[in-house]
Amino acid sequence: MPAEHAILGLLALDGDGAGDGLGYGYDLARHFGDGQPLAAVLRLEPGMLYHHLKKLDRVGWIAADGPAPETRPARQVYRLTPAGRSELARWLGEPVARTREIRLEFLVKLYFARRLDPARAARLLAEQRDRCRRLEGSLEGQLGRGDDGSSAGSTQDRAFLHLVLDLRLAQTRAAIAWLDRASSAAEP
Amino acid sequence: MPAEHAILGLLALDGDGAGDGLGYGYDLARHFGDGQPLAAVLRLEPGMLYHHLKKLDRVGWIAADGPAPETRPARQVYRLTPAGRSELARWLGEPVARTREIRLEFLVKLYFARRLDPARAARLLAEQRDRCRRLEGSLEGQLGRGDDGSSAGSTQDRAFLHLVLDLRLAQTRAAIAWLDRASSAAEP
DNA sequence: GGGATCATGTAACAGGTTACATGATTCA
DNA sequence: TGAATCATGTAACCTGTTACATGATCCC
Repeated sequence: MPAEHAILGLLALDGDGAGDGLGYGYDLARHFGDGQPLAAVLRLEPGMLYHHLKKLDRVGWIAADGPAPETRPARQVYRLTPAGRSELARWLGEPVARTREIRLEFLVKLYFARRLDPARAARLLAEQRDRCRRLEGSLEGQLGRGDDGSSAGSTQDRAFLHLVLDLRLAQTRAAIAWLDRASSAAEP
Repeated sequence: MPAEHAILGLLALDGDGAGDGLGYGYDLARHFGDGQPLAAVLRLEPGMLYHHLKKLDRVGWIAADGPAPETRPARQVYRLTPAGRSELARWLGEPVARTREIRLEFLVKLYFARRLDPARAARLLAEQRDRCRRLEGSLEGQLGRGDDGSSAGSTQDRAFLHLVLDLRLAQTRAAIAWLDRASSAAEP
């Protein structure tokens, strides 16, 4: 899920100002509110954030160091584990499968890829563009054949299916054009 | 939710071949599988379908007539109530608020509007287009101002927010062009 | 008799939303 | 002293997915 990977990303970036993969709930929550850039794409209420932290701890991608002493109110500091770091890298290297996931999950990937490693961001954009291109070709094929997934159907049915495919194609093409703009904005 | 309104729509259309607002689970389920046009947009497993029927019954938009006699295996026939019919009309007259809802909820509305009342479908398309136009204007304004929702942020932050707004604008414009094509395909 | 189809569900789980609960510390 | 902020959660509820349970009837 994008929310959990965003938490891994924030820890990798700079949990609390030291670049050491450390961070705690309240501090991470700040990135998901107000005028923060991530919040333009992904909202995360405190309740869900703490829920995700527990789950990430359970699967071993982050680890709790026990309640931090010397801090009042007591805060629970987490650190990114090697497993968490490699999971983040895997996720950042993988484009999203569906066009509708670009609006949320891909933008989150792009946000972290640009900050952690600009070369990786360029690769991610190129791979996402490839995938969208293939989807575009498949949709064009279906539209050309008047393909409804199986057989005929009424005229009205075929007109509706044409509208559905036409919309998907238009959204996919808009995404491809955007990916191109994003690539060329990053390079020069 | 789109799934529940789709059930109301199927009952209004022709629950089981009589145009009388009657229908039962197994029969409705057929519309959400295989090569059915609705299934290209909305999938509904039997479990969820029966769940929705119970809920629609609870809120009074459909009513169960008691297990139908004379049918074996026994089927539970539901009929659309006046409240359900007016809820369906309300929903069909209302465009969706966000661009991402066009892919699913708007397509479902369009499917039923075209079948129940082509004039209503034309009105729906026009109103959705209006709404998208306004969104487009607002996004253009934000992009022009370099608006990030509050104050400045780093250069990298502003570049990212620019990408986010650019993507939304592109998707909204693709939707507007599609709505135009859908309108002119319906008229002549 | 037995497999396909008709017909209605339940159970278990995964994930999200909203609102509230709890209590310490800081600072005007 | 009391409001804002720091800090961590719980509870209740809704949505959705997958898989399975149950049993009748039709037709070969």
